[in-house]
Amino acid sequence: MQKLDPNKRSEILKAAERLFAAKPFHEVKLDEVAAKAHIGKGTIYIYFKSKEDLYVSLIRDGMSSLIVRLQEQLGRKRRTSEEELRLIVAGLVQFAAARPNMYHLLRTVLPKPCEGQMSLLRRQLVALIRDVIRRGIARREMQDPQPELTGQFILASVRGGMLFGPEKLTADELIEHTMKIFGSALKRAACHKEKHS
Amino acid sequence: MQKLDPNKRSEILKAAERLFAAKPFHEVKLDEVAAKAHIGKGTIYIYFKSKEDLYVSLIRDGMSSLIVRLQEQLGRKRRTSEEELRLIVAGLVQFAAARPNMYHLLRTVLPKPCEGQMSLLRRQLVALIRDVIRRGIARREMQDPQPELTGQFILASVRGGMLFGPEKLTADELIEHTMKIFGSALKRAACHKEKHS
Amino acid sequence: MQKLDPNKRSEILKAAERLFAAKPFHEVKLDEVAAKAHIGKGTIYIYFKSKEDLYVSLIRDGMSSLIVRLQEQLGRKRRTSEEELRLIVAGLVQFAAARPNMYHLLRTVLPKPCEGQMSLLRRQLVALIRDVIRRGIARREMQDPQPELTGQFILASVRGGMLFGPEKLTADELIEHTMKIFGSALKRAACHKEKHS
Amino acid sequence: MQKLDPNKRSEILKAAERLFAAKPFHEVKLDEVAAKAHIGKGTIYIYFKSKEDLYVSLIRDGMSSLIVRLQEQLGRKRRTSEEELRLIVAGLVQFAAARPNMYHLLRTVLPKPCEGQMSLLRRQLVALIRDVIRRGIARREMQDPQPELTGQFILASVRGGMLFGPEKLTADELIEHTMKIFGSALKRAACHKEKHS
DNA sequence: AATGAATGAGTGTTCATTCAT
DNA sequence: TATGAATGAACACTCATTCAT
Repeated sequence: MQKLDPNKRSEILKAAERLFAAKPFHEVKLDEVAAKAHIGKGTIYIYFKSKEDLYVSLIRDGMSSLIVRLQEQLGRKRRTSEEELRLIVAGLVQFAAARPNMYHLLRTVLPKPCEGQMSLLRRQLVALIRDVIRRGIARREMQDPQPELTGQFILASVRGGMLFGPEKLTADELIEHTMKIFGSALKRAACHKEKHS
Repeated sequence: MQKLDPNKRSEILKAAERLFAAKPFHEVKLDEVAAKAHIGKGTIYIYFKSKEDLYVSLIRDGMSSLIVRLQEQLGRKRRTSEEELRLIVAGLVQFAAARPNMYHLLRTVLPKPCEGQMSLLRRQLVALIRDVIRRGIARREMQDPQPELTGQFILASVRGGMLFGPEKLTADELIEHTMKIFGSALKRAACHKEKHS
Repeated sequence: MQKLDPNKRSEILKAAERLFAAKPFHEVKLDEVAAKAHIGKGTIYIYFKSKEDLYVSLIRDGMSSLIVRLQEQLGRKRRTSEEELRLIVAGLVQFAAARPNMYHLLRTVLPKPCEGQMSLLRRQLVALIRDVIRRGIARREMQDPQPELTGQFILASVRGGMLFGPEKLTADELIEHTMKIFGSALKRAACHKEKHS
Repeated sequence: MQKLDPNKRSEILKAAERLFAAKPFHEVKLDEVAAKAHIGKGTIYIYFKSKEDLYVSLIRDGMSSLIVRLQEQLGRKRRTSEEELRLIVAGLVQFAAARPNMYHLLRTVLPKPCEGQMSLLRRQLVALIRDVIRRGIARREMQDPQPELTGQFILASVRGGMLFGPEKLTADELIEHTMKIFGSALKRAACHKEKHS
């Protein structure tokens, strides 16, 4: 799938991203994509198997790079669990802010055969959060009977905030509020500890 | 748009709901809808202006009835803020569980002209939650600097849990976890108060 | 075909006439006709076999009544051939002027099965003119090697004048010019006769 | 709209001409046109905006070329006014005889937006005749108080003759009869002149 | 007789995909 | 490799006609 001029490939992806983010799948015409990418319509089929493949590649590429980046950052140095969580939340928000269409892309329903790939990526992202929480529990910094589900909540909340939050919500505010909610919910209740200590 | 046999209208909506929930907009054929509803294809156009109108009506009707139901329940009797919040969360989950396709419908991107209507409904739902939190703050049962955003978080989290949560997640578990996370995050920190007292 | 309330029948015809005159056959909807006639759509099918039948009846009725009227007028009293011709031309023009859509109707192509009926009526009309000319020739008031074709010319010319003539052309002007052209062309050349006498 | 292989465009027009001449607009299916032209149905939409556009192009092209040809022939050399008139009539008849469907096409009612274009062409054709008559009057070869209307008459008569004339009418007979009628009607009455000389 | 809701065959048009150049 | 003209399967939507009331 990765033939020839990778430059041209990303031209196409860039053009497609804007269009797919702006309208539903069936309203995006490959003619437009080709025009916006300044290439011939046939050329798309050299780099992508089909319209669907183009669409899925778009999302797959974006999420993959996000996951890789987060994994790198997490591995870099030691942090408290809350710091790690903040790192992930900030990564999600900044990623979405930098590629304002990414989340819009995810609104769309995917053709069934692709759901597998996408949910795999989503699961990887959730797993990243879940593992941070699990480590937090192991370190007795956090408590959470359902870390996986909490991962879904965090992902969904950031998405909800980005897509539907107040107009003038800044990235930092979104990060802060997410941390305030989930940070406090996950925090091992201090008073109890204090009581026992 | 509410002509004639409202029974037939429901038949169509019911058939459409199953189909739109199962596949993306452009993969649903009106022939199928007509067949599933046991009516002629042309009949759809008596009750709905277009395929798009059918689709939007589906979502609009569902969300409206949810909002109305929640408003009624909230008004019925006095409750603590947490009980009110639980009422809403339970309402969301039960609604989604009863109409398993509703949330799937909302995944799809809508044609732009409809976004307005939909985001209005979403805002109403969020406002319901926000007002519960505000009242909680006024009653000194809760604290939250961004009740509106928290509303978005709750909505998004329930949705995320329904759509992507663990296979065997029960409705009650989802309600409990949502309340655990958001309930504890919003609770006016007891230990601090105790400290001061 | 002539059932029941003949009043209702002509309501339908009247409504249909305006519509068929205003747009091509396939752009006229029976819904419109029914609405304009203030009757139910199904009622049309009580008075007419089909849309096509309605359309053809419209034209047939109009032309038949024109032919009958002209025949009556011609038979009423003795006239010179030119007076007879003028009678017909005036009849054509006045008929068209009184039912301004009639000629527009005739612009439209008819479904083949109807062509027979229509061309029969046209031929009757042409025959009327042809016979006037023939009688004129017999009376040595006219000369014309092709009276039938001349009949077609006259019919066509009046139609052309009505449909495409100058905006402010009056009925009388059209009659006069038609008579000027065809009257002089058909007139037995006076000078020659005089020469020989 | 004049893209690509103009050969293919002609193929389509040729196929369409036969079909539109044989039946009313709404009975001609684009599937037939494509089949007759030996091209894919979609190809029609590369060369024409719509069924309507195809139809109008057909007529527009034909009439334009007729007008151009007549203008050229008239300019070629000096002629008496009657010769010029005969040239036009012969041109009309031969044109129609060579493209036996052209006049049939014109029977149909056009969608309103196109009427403008068509009546423009008709007016050009009429203007051609009118100017010949006017020149004839200036040269004292002809007399006619309404040259424009006479132009309409001639056009209409030729059309009437072609469409509805006797079965076995030849092109030459039609030309001759048209000239006999209109030639004699327009001729500056010789006897009067002779009287005065 | 009159109605108008229901029907579904029929068709213009689109657009992802192909392939000759 | 790159192209864009050609394709034709696919589909939303229409509307003449029917028929239960």
